[in-house]
Amino acid sequence: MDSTKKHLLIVDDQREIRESLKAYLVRHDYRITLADSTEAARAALKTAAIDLVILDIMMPGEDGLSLCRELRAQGSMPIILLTAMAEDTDRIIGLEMGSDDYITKPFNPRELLARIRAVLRRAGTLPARNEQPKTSCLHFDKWVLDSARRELIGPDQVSIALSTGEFLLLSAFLQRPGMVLSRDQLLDITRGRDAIAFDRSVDNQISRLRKKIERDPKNPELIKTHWGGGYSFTARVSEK
Amino acid sequence: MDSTKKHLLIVDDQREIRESLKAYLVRHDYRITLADSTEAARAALKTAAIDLVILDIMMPGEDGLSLCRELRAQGSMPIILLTAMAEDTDRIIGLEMGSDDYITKPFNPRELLARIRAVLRRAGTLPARNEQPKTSCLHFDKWVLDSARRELIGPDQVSIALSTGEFLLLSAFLQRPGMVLSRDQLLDITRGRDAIAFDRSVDNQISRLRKKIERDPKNPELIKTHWGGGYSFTARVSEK
DNA sequence: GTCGGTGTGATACAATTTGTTACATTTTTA
DNA sequence: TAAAAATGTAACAAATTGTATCACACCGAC
Repeated sequence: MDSTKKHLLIVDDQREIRESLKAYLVRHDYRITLADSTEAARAALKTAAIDLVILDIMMPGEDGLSLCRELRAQGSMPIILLTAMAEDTDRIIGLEMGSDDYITKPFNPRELLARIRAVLRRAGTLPARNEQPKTSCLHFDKWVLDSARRELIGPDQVSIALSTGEFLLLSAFLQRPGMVLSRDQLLDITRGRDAIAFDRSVDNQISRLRKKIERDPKNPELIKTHWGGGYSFTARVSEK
Repeated sequence: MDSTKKHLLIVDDQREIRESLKAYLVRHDYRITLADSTEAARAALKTAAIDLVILDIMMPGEDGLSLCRELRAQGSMPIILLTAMAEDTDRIIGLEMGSDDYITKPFNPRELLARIRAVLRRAGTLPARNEQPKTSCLHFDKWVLDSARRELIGPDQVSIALSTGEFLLLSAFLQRPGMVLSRDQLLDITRGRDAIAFDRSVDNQISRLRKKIERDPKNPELIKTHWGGGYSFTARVSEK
């Protein structure tokens, strides 16, 4: 799937809210994960790379605020957008500045969407946020693949534009250096589980990618063909 | 570290508030010093060059307001932003308040940030974008943009009226000639970090601006579109 | 109220990316 | 060596995605 999609975690104890929010935001092209409690949220945060948390402060059991504080305390990265009933707003009185914004319920979806965008944009342009995925930059040969910027920088410091598919394909290789990947596997990776396409489409993608990164596309050195098996990436890869 | 970072002093008796405020503002690239009382604040003001004081008016012991008055009386420079519970707000009003602005608790982090920026900017301490024009006239092609008068003069010496938004947009381009600016960046620049708007609005602004400055708006020569990336200004720009 | 400026949705359009076919080429196998 | 199987890639078609701009609604200033 498209890895540029922002991944939101919605934490709310009311099923209806979760579901309708999800439905709405999915239509607007976000990846959504749901959690009905702070514990579920914690679990989700561990297993997935969440970009933004939409967190209800009023929940039975453990309260949203404490999770918010906790995340901040441990210097976690995701952006936090609190939601609260207007009446409960005073509870933020200790002013929970751990969040990046808050919005009072009931809110209209459009405003929420706008807030999400604003807050993500702000974070995106902010150089200061000390996160940066450890795996943001992958080096091979004299190339650098900057996953964050979706950009490939060549030996001569020239940046090469990659299409989404090419980017995903190359990433797949770099994350599994030396491993032989079948066409089916590559299809899964680049086009998602239930992609409908024939093998030759992978061949083509490979061909296109080779044209961009191989010194001599006719005699590929980086992406090797395994006859009857698939392809593998041969250069040494290092994270940085 | 970065000496251009603004240095804020947070004065509040509640530890939680101090800490969460600090956490939040640090993330937004400010240097922070904390004080839990007016005495501590006075000490901090002596030893560090504080740009702005965020001062709680309601504190046990000596009150924030008196410190505020005192600072003003001695003609001290730091800008002061008062914080107060909504109920205590009357105390400020009517009072000859030496502060530059105030905000009532509980406040939205976004709003506080906006106030801080506004107040710093107003005080002229903000170095404004990439060095604001010492020279207020920017030339490109046969055009002149007079920043001081917010006026655009065309090749035929006719002056073209620009709306505020159009002016900011054009300025943004002229200050970064050749640079590709994404819609998000342009939103930041022309509408501020916290703008709530969608990409289409940038498109429209561009479209409107093109109609005013391009010879043939259908085949723009000055403002170039970078597919999937944003826009850039291509003409050579000179200050004069 | 009117007015200018701006944000939004719809629609039309343009560019890019990807899937497919077709055919050349390479590799394997008999 | 010839036939069969698998791969490479050009070229086109289809799908996807990004952009331009219109019309209209809204908002704040007057």
